[in-house]
Amino acid sequence: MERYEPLKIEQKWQKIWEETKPFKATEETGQPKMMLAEMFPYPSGAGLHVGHVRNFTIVDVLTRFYTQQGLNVLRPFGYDTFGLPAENYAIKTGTAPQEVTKINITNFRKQAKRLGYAIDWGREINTSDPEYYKWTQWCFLQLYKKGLAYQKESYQWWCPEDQTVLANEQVENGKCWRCGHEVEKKKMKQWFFKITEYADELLEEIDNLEWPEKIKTMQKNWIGRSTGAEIDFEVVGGAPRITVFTTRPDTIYGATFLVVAPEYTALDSLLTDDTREKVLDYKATALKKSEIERQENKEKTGVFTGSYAINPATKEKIPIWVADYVLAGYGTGAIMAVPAMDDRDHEFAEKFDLPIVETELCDRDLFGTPKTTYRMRDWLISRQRYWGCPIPIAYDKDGNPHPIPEDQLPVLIPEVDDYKPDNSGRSALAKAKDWLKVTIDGEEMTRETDTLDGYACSSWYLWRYASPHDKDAAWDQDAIKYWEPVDYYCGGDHAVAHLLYIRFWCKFFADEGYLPFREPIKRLLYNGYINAPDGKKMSKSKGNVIDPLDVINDGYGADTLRTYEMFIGPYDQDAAWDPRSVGGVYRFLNRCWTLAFATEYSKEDKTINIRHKTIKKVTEDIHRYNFNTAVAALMEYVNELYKIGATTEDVVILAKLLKPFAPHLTSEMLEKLNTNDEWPKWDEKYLVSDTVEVVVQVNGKLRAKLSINQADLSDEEKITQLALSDEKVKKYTDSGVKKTIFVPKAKILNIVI
RNA sequence: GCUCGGAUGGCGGAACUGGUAUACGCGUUCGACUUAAAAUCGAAUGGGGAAACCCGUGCGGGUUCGAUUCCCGCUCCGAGCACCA
Repeated sequence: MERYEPLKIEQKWQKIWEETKPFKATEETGQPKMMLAEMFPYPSGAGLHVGHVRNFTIVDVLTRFYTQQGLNVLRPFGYDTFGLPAENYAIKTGTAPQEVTKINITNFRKQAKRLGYAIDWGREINTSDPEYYKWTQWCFLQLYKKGLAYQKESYQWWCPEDQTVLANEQVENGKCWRCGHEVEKKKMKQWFFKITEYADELLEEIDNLEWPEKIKTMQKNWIGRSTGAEIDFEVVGGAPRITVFTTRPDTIYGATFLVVAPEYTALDSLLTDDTREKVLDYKATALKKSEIERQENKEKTGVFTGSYAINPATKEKIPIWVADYVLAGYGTGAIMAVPAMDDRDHEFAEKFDLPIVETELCDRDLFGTPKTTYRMRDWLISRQRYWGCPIPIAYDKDGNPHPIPEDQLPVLIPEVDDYKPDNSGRSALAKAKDWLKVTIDGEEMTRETDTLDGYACSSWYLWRYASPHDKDAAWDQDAIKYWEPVDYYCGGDHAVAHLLYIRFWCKFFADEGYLPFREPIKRLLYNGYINAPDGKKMSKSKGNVIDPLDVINDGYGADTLRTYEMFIGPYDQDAAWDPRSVGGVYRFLNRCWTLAFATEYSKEDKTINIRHKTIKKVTEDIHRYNFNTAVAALMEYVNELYKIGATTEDVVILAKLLKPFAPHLTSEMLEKLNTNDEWPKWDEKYLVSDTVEVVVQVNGKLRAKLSINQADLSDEEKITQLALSDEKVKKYTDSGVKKTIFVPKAKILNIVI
């Protein structure tokens, strides 16, 4: 008798799939289409980790499920390769990031193939490939042409360690998301994408998406729309008037002072000779103050500017203060303080002994003009780093920006000897002296040395999948129309950043006529993390990392690894790795193997009911993404087949239903049984049995069980009589029966005494 | 502080619109096979009790014939946001 040898079987089928390319997708069939993708990985030197496996396997289960149901399925794959790890490695070792990336991709591809994924490998994409980033630059130029990519001098988060600017969402607890160094504010001229232009649509269309509520709420909060009014305050002495934003214009009678942010543009005009030094000193301190300090110490600080404004409602003279509890980037950077209504203003007034006046509310529209503001800021895309997509811009001798003509794309990343950024505020691209020079329309110009935030590269890759080798366009109109929007997108990160940016680009390119839809992702599955057996996050330093390739090579094989990660718990919850449960799943697959290859098939079909029940359960569970209970149902089925005896049909059905999870083993089974993998259907008539069990409760507590003919289930009187004459029930009904309630659907009879 | 999740045996987790709580897996115990072990197969397994029974889904109330599920009020844990006027 042969034993189940996963590694042997898996090698065999992976070779067959490599040669016959069964997962190659084309637009030419008449069946409905289905496109699925995971958030493409950053191919790190460490290779695949168990989190990737969970993410990719969810997509693979759905891919194979829908393929077996006859849909025309596309499941592509790609690599998000720009970024700091490859660049930092280059700085340390002198190895070009291009080289490291190539090695890492090769390793990633090899590992993904060992998991048996149903990927159309002909559609691989890589964001740092010039063939790809040529079109990232093209996308940039389209946004630039419409004024949605623009430059602005402003205070930005700066990481002194990585020597680069960071976007708001790349600052975590006041620290750089990559190196963990404390960030600071620095005034610089930077590139932005005007995502705020689409704030309303991004907000309003969230409700129509089949996305997890958690993500939808996070995006809504991130956009943070609030409605209020802008109110002008005249400044005594003729300085420019101050416009404030407030959500409570009706409280204006209680506004006893104004506060402007330290970065407020017209701050200088408010200062007097007496206050100038003190205020500028305060401003300098506030700007230096790290985000950490601000968070740990929310004690109000501030100084009087020396100027007064006139409250348009009370006509009173009120002082103008500067304080860092007012944020420059929100509203107008200035507020009217109503200490009687607002806790923060109250705290400030108490501390600095400013008047607190109780106020009657007035009409909201009396003194201001209605205004809507957003917490979301424009997307900062400049990075002073080498390993990114060069921004296709050049400057003339007066410093004015000009787009690089589209026929000169791609702007290739130049080769340099030293990848290290410096504190000049320019990337290592500035070291490529020859590359810097460019001629546009006969004029000598200097190239932009900033590169694009990696999120720009991932903001359109789902569309590249439709025509990955297109030389004439970023994406082919017909292919896009056929395959997209993406039906299922799966990942466990980037709830606001990437998933908001890709929606923004989609709306922009729809407006430009390049896309026939306004939302790129129909359904989003947001999977949980897999933690170490000790429940903690896996990390190299803690030494608790589980390597998926080790699990395979230890003899369990890819099918066990895949099936285990689907069985580990609900896909959207975090889970802890349990090495012993892996063994349990292996035993289950071993039993499947035994049923197919080492058991005499039963001639008598005693399992038809459970067979149909299992088909229904597994089908519905996969539709609901309840992968863990789908596997549990298959385990139950196998346990029953061991007890009762399996027919050939049972083993066929088992193999078909298990194939999305364990494709190698089941391909072997189906080959032996000489049958296809077409998804089976259940017949409702086999789901009902001749006799059913009716539960008898007394006051809601289970007291007896009756076996009733299916036909009698509608006869309430008969069932009630049977129940009341039951010995066990009689013990409780001596004192009389008040009423009985029979629920046929639940097959339950409750006797109330 | 605000928003959103979550709490079920020794452990991970089931229970679809209120209807037999603990499916499935792990662990544990016993048995079969074996010279022995592993592997495999079978049985038992929420707590208390000799039993009849009683108690059990974080805590306290409520609605209901019936609540893990719905409502009100808490506690604890996790995630995200965080001086957004």
